[in-house]
Amino acid sequence: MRIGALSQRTGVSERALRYYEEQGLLSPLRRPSGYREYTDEHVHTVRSIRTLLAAGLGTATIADVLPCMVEEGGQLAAACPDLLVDLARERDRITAAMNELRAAREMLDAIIAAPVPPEAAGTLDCDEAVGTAFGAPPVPSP
Amino acid sequence: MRIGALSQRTGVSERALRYYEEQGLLSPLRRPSGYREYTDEHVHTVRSIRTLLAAGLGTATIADVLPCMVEEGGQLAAACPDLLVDLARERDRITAAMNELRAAREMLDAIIAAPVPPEAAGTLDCDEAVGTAFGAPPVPSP
DNA sequence: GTTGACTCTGACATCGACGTGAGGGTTTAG
DNA sequence: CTAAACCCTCACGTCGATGTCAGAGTCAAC
Repeated sequence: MRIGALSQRTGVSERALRYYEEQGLLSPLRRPSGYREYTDEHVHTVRSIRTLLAAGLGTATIADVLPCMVEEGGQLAAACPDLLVDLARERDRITAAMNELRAAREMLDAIIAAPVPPEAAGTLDCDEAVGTAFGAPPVPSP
Repeated sequence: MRIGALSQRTGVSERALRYYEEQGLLSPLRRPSGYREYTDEHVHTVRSIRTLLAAGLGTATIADVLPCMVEEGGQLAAACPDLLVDLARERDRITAAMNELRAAREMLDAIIAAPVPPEAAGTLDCDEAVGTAFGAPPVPSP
């Protein structure tokens, strides 16, 4: 199939698919005309790429791990010990990111739940004209 | 105090402090020379900004909510109902981001824990020469 | 063969919170 | 008074995964 069909089947833009190839993540055959020719296998590869991108891995890392991936019933599996180290590191990174988000959310929750001190209740600029409290509007009139 | 002192007291770079002002988050007085003059209050404001930034809010959102914030014993509180709506929306956004990360981490965990199919054990390019499995090197010789 | 849909390769634009450096005034300690 | 330290305003650079546009070639149906 050509790039448009792959784009439709994966929901990934053609631009992104070309970008993946540029980054060494995807290597379609080429017709004599230069058109990219993809196989059904590439559909799975693209899904793997999206999965890893969603996991927060960069294309460079994905380029490292992708050759070591093998599909098993829709499930990616790591075929190399070195890869496991990388994946574990990424996993830790994700965990750390989650902890940061959790802390941030708790902060927000605390703000939301905090009682408003009575002496400040009427002194604040709570109108819909937000942002004018500083004197200079962030968006000047066009 | 001047910007260097505020930077030291908050641990925020001078560049960032000027950026916050540019975004309407901070409005120090100006000396005749043009030097910014900050008060102790600004120290708290900067802390609030960092808190909200750490929570994943953008400067535009912070510019909206900051005029409605009040400090109470080191704890930020929302003084406007409208603000609560915004904060709740941000909270939901953070929760969604956490869920994405959780899903991504579970995928990584599954990959890590997945058994390596025997028939694929020796067929993959697990050497340090990564990226050559596709036939075309991502960086062509110049 | 012709039209219209599809594809190609560049290459510049985007977003966000700053980093960094140039070129030039200001403050302050000695 | 002078030198060092501090501060000012531009303004461009960063990172990463795309969006978008231009100009040109290709494929499929009629």
